[in-house]
Amino acid sequence: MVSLNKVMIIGNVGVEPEMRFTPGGHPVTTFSVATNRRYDAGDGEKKEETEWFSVVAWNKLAEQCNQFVAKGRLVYVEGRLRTRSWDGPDGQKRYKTEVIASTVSSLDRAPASSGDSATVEPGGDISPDDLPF
Amino acid sequence: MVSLNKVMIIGNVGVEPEMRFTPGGHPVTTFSVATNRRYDAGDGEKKEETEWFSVVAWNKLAEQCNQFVAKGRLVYVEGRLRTRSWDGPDGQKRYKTEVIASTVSSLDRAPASSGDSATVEPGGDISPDDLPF
Amino acid sequence: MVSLNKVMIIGNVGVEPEMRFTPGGHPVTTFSVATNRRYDAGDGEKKEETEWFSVVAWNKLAEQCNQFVAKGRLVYVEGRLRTRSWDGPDGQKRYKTEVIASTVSSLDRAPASSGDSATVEPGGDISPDDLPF
Amino acid sequence: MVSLNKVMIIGNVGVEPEMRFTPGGHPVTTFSVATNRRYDAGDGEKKEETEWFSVVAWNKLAEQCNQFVAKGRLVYVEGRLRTRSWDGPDGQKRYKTEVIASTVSSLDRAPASSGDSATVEPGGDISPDDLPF
DNA sequence: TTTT
DNA sequence: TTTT
Repeated sequence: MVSLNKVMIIGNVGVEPEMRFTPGGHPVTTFSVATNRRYDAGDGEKKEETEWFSVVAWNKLAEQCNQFVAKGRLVYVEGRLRTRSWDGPDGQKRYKTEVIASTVSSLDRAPASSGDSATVEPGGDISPDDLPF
Repeated sequence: MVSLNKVMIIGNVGVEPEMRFTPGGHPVTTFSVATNRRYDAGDGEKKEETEWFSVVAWNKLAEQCNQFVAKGRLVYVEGRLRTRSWDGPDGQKRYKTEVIASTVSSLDRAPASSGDSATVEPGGDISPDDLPF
Repeated sequence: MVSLNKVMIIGNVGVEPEMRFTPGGHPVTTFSVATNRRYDAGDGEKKEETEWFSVVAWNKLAEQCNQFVAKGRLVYVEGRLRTRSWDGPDGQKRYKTEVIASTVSSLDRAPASSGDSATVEPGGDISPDDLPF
Repeated sequence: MVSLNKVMIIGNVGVEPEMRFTPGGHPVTTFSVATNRRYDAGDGEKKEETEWFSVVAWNKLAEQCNQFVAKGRLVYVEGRLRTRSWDGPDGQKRYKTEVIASTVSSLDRAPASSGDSATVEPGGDISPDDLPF
């Protein structure tokens, strides 16, 4: 028995990516990506809705994203969804859903650098014994 | 300029789907789907991790899902991600990320009913002026 | 029982799209899209391989593609695969595999026109009683 | 600049998979998968159309597919499309489009063996200097 | 809360 | 917080 957990987004990077390191020394790069959806609000009125994604890249992919991903760029991101939960100060559960990237590519025609696409190496999207933040 | 917001999951339905109606009378069906990921925790040890998705279907798709989706079934769900936010009792923002379904299909060989797959009609994944819960 | 037949490509349009009409009067737009793959040929040598796709859009989508798709543009195409076969002059079967588009979007930042993305209407990807060429 | 070439199918395996070896000793497993599409032929009449895919798995993935893929099983296949061409006996070009698999999973609840899903290792979907048939 |  |  098997399952599939796949997310694919194309959107604009909202912030400069940030690379940090876990206590165990694994690089983690995070950045946000905005997708926009236009829809017809019943009465023929056009509306636009922005959806923000938190993207997380680990290990080698983290280092590569830190090179070519930049605020304002159009990117393709493929990965899986992961929802983390923790207890808030009030004892209530909080949730954050993120995209754990396996592929990140620039879709801009003039890349900032030569490398404009990167794919995770096997196991590269996990940091098993070692949490980022 | 354009963007893509696509999620594809294959997993097991965790609860009986629940169909409700918005104040404006639109049907909304929600159910959860579990995907499982096996990975190698560095030391050759196999681990398994379950990821739960909240799936939301609107309008005609909601009615169809309410027929053939059932607890324990294996389903394919395609849709887009949407994160809702609201203010918690402590004034802090809370977030919930859901899959707004556009296609839901049963992957079990013996469907409970004749219809075992449904796709959204255009605009069928939104309820513009009318929030569910 | 259910199945999935999905293709997603991002690539450059190789020719100006061509819109024709079936005998029954349905518009059909066809164009080709190139994707490029870089890979490591064993010995550390980098190779590049181009894959060409034949994209077919029907009906309203055909008309929209005919507007904003243009040679050289970067596009996202989502659809299903269909392989047609016919008998060659020597009596041997010939095959052609095409992408029947359901969504086509421009990924260039400066669109030629205002509309730069289009999605099929339901049933819009078929012309049941009426073959194109 | 970057591109995407992705196919995702869910369907039934039409034949027992066949594993062969290239002259260079690389294992290659091929099998066919049928997807079914139901559509409304204008006049309310329901039609069904079967689409057959040729799936090719290389190297380690080939060996794994040879274990758990079997005729009649429901499988999920993810990969890229590749069209090969050659000259027919009449000097005319012939084409064959195949899915080069990167992931193959069984969707049947009772797998024939313990392993019921496999993903390509990096570079595992190519055999650069060495053609299969 | 599913499934193996 | 992006982009149009």
